[in-house]
Amino acid sequence: MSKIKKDNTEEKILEAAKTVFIKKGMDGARMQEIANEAGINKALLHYYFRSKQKLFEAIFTNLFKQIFPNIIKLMTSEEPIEKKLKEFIENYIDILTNNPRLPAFILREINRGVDFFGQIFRSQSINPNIIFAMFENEMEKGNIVRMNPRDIMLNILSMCLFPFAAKPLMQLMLFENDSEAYTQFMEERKASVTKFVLNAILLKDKHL
Amino acid sequence: MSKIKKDNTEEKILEAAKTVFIKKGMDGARMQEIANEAGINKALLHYYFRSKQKLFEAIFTNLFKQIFPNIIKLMTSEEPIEKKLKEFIENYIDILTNNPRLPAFILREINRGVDFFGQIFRSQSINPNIIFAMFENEMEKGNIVRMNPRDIMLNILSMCLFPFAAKPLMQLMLFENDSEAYTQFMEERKASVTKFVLNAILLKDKHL
DNA sequence: GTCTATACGCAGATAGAC
DNA sequence: GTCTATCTGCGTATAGAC
Repeated sequence: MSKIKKDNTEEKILEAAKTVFIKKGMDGARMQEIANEAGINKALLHYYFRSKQKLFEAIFTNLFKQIFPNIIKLMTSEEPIEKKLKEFIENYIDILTNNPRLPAFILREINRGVDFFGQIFRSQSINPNIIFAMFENEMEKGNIVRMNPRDIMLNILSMCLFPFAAKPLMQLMLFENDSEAYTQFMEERKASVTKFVLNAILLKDKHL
Repeated sequence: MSKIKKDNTEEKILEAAKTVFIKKGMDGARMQEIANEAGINKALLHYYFRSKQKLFEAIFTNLFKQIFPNIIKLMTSEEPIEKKLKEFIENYIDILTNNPRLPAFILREINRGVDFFGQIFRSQSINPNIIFAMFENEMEKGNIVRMNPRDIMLNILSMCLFPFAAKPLMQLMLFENDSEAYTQFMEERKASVTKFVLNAILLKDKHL
C-alpha cells in the first residue's frame, strides 16, 4: 500500500520533471514548477530526490539513451545497404516525431558542461567502429562511394536531428510559421532524406 | 574623452556579455561573471544596459544575424549551381569554424520562448522564396533532381550547422574526444559536404 | 509519505558617494 | 562614469508537524 503510493508519486515526479526540464532546461527549470506539474508539494521533490541536480541527472540519463536508438542493430543487419539506411532513417524520424523536443534538450545540456554524458554514452556500448567498418565494407564491395564513413554517419544524423532541434527557426524560415505544414513536411522527409542519402552515396544506378 | 571612455566600456561589456551568454545561455549567465569578464563593476552593467534582459537582447540580436550570412547573395549569383553550392558551403563552414559555439547558442535560445527572433529574421530580409525559386529553376532546366527545394535548403543547413551544435557529442562519438581530430575533420568537411550534396542532387555525370 | 513554514544564499537591481 | 554598499525577491533546501 505504502509501496504503491511511493511508486505512483515517484512516477508522477519523474514525468513532471521530464516535461519541465525538456522545456526549460536545467538552468531554466524551477522546482516549484515541477511540483505544480506533478500536483504535489515542493518538499516532496527533495524527499524523493535529494536535490535538483540529482533529479536532473535521473531525467537526463534516461532521455539521453533515447537519442541513440538501436543504431547498431539496424546498421549491422544482413540487409542490403539501401534497406538498412532506409529503415534507420524512417525509424529515427519516427522516434523524433514522437519526442520532438528531445534533440534541442540534449544539445542544450551537452553544451553546458554536463560531462557525465560521456559515461552514459559508453555504458550504451554503441561502438561506432562497427558502423564505420560496415560502411567501409560497402566501399570495398564497390556499392557506395569512397569517403570518410564518419561523414556519412554525421550527415545522416544531422539531417534527422537538426530539423527538430531548430524547429522554431526552420518552421519560420520554410513555412512562415505554419506548424501543420512543418509537421507534414517532417513526415515526408522520411522518404526525402532516404532518397537524398542514397543518391549521394550509392554507386549503382540512381533509382529515382 | 568621456565619449571615448564610454565607448570603450560599452565595447568591453558587449564583448564580455557575448562570451558569457554564448557559453552559459541567458538562464545560466550571471551578471557578476559578465562584470568580471569585462573587468568592471556589476553596477556598471545596469548603468549601460538597464537590465540583464536588455543586455541579452542586444547580444542575441547581433549574434542571430551572423547565423544567416549572405545566403541570398551567394544563392542568386549567375554562377552555375555547382559553384554556388560549393561557395556557400565552404564560406558557411568557415564562418562557423570561427564562431563554433554560435549554433548551439542560437538553438538553445530559440527553444526557450525567445520570440523576438521572428522580428529579427524578417528584418534581415532573407526571403527564402528567392532561393526556392532558384532551385526550382534548376529543376526546370534539368540540372538537378526534382524534390522539395525546402529539403535541399534544410539538408545543407543541417549538415553545416549540426556538427557544431553537437560538437561535444560528435567529438566523443566519432573521434573518442580528440579535439584536434574533430577540428581537422570539420576542415575536410567543406569538400566532403559539397561533394555529398552535389552527388545527391545533380543529374549530370557524377564527377568524383 | 505528505504537508506548511521557514531558513539561507544568491542574483538582479538600486542608492548614493566620489 | 565608476565605484561600494545595500535592498529585495526568488529559488533551493531543510525542519518539523501530522
